[in-house]
Amino acid sequence: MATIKDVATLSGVAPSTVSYVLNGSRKISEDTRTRVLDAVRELGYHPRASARTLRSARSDVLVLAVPREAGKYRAMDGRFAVEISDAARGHGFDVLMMTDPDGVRGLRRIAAGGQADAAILMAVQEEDARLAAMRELGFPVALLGHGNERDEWGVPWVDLDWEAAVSLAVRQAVAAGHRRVAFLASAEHEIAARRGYALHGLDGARAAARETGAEVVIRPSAGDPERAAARVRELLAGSEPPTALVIQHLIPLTRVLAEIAALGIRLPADLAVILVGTLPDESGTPDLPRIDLPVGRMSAAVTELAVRAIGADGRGAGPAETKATATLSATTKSAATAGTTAADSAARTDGDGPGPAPRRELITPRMTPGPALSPPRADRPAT
Amino acid sequence: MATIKDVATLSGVAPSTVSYVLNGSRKISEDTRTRVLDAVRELGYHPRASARTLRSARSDVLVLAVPREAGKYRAMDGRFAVEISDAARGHGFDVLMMTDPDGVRGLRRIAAGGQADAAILMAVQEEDARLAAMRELGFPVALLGHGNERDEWGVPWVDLDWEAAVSLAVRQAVAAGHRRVAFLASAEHEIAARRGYALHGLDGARAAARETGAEVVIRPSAGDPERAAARVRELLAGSEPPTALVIQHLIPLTRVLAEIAALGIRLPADLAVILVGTLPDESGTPDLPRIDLPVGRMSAAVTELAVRAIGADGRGAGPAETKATATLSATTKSAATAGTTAADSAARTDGDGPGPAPRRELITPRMTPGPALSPPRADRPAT
DNA sequence: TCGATTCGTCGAATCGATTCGATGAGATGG
DNA sequence: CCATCTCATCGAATCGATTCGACGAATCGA
Repeated sequence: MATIKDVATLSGVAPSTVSYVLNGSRKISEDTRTRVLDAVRELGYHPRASARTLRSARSDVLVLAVPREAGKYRAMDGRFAVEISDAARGHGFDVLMMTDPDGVRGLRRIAAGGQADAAILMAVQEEDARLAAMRELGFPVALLGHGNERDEWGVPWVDLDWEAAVSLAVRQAVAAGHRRVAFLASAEHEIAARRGYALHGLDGARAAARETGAEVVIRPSAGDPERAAARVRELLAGSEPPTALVIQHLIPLTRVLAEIAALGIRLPADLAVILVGTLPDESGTPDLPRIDLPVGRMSAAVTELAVRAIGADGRGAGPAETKATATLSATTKSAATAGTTAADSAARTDGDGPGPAPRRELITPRMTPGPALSPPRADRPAT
Repeated sequence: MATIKDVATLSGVAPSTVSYVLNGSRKISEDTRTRVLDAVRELGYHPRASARTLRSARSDVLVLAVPREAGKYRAMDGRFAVEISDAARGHGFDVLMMTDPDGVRGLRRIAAGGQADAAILMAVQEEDARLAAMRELGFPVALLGHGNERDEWGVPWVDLDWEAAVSLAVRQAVAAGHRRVAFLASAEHEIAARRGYALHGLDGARAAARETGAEVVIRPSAGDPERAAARVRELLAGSEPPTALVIQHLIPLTRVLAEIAALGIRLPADLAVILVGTLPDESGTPDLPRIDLPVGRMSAAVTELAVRAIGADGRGAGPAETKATATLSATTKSAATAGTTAADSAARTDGDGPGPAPRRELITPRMTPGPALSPPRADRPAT
């Protein structure tokens, strides 16, 4: 209820002086500074966000567009939302959720109404109406995940390097002594839809096969758990079955593991299983060697890109250091900066203008700390 | 970029008239109304949220406090967040996420800064600092989940009736012909912490045993999946093992089902398994008879309580019909109203003032549509 | 035909911060 | 000792909507 005027009165200065003290935008004597701060504390003063925003045209809010197909909910989305909110706080931003099934209308309302300074778009489609709308408004954007090869108009994005992830999994298996490796890829419908992670996963498996010379059997998974289980049965059949199995399609994992057990195959003695990717919930999943989706690192990275995309004027790009340093926790910062690698800037510069090139970050996958990959059984040697 | 002034100029009226047209707060002739709306469309005008909020002291934003224990993430939290955001849109509100590990500081900042009109607090603890802070500021609040028996100062809350849920599961088993039922309750540490759902679940099992006369063996689960599996082994051991198993502690479900399979028990022929409660992700979980946590209904209910808690002056309670009717989708409304039952108003009215009593909603559990509960094997008759 | 309503619209004050140019007191220098 | 410069602070304009009292014109009843 207290306003800046009250603080000014109580500390015997002008309102503008209070503002300068609170924002550090002008030099203020140590004496008045303490007087003002005391008054602030005494009155329990909090600046009214709307007034600040109205005048300064900065809301210190990011809007997060959560994908929302009619009634469906993907557990990873919630995880990312929370993690991005955390990261945003590290930069002094709050996060507003946008879950309209449509997305475009709501996003446009928030953006045009100045309720946020930038948008983070999750799960961008190839022709994304949300992205188009934001560009039309000249609204700063960063994407989590990227469309196919397309460069999305030079918009900054972050994604896991799925090709490297699957390739790493296969190479690890080979390094552990396995010579016949099976790969349960993404589901057919995902591949048909040309989802980036699905295609890149396949590429990774092929590349690893080429590099290592190992025998890699690739098979797409299926949306239906039963059919996914059937695929695994096929993969593991034959006179010389593979001794390692890399799984990218984790949704029906429970069913798949049950199928493996039903086949009389025991883990890890008979078969080394390696998981690649999204495990929405940490609990309840079996403890297998795996390459997790680095949710924290990706969230930190995309948040930083979004913040950076907010120019001084709310458009172009520029370092957001001034405000970041004030509130940035060392943890977040180092995670965001050190954790992301291979920031290839400008593969194709369709960019408009000479400003700093938009960034794209392909995050390098790593083995998640956990059980080691077991070698193939001695009595059934490789080759 | 266009302001209300631009719209006024273009349509040849005063800015106030434009405001009246847009808000419907005064009668306006059909003629000017159309002229104004045309101008709005032509200019692509969107009111600036900060200006509106500054003047009207309403932000049309709810802040959602997501519980955030150091580094942990519970999948259900994200689900609720998304679902609450959906429900809020139905009332014309956006949702701001608050994920600070502390929570209190951030919540206080948002509330005092007028960045939101009400708060929804998830997973409230017995002595919740966040709740205390909000009350101190006189900030409207609604809770998702409630503390133990305490009435939380008459603050409105929503929760599933866990006692009824477990009781229903047991009674369903008995109705299907089972005479010996096992109940794998919440984990020991949850019971020790006196979590509401844990205690109420136990009560439900006991009550059902009393009412039906069936033999119900109750055992707490354990945090560690291995130890949880051991509990199940104990539960199903003995010369006359139970023929039905009700599980409330779902986190280690995968492990538990594997244990059952390892015991040579087959579902559902040898054992009827019924799940009670939280299944964060719809995919990948086995298709068993169950009573789901009604996330959608709970989210709708708590959102409505929060909205209702926003008085005309931002304090007391009062119907939010005026604005709700404008944007409310029929679906949401009916779900929120019809879906919630047993709104017992005022068990203990510690309330300050004579206004409408705060609401508490205990949601009645229902069997989730799915596979039917199978009867016990004929060759091993009950009793 | 005149006073009282009703109706539609206008003008101006207001919400609470930010920000820029101005100003007065001290310090500096010749 | 006066002109100049720096430093800390002040005053006022400003951001863009909402909202209330006022006011002219049309409508009504007698």
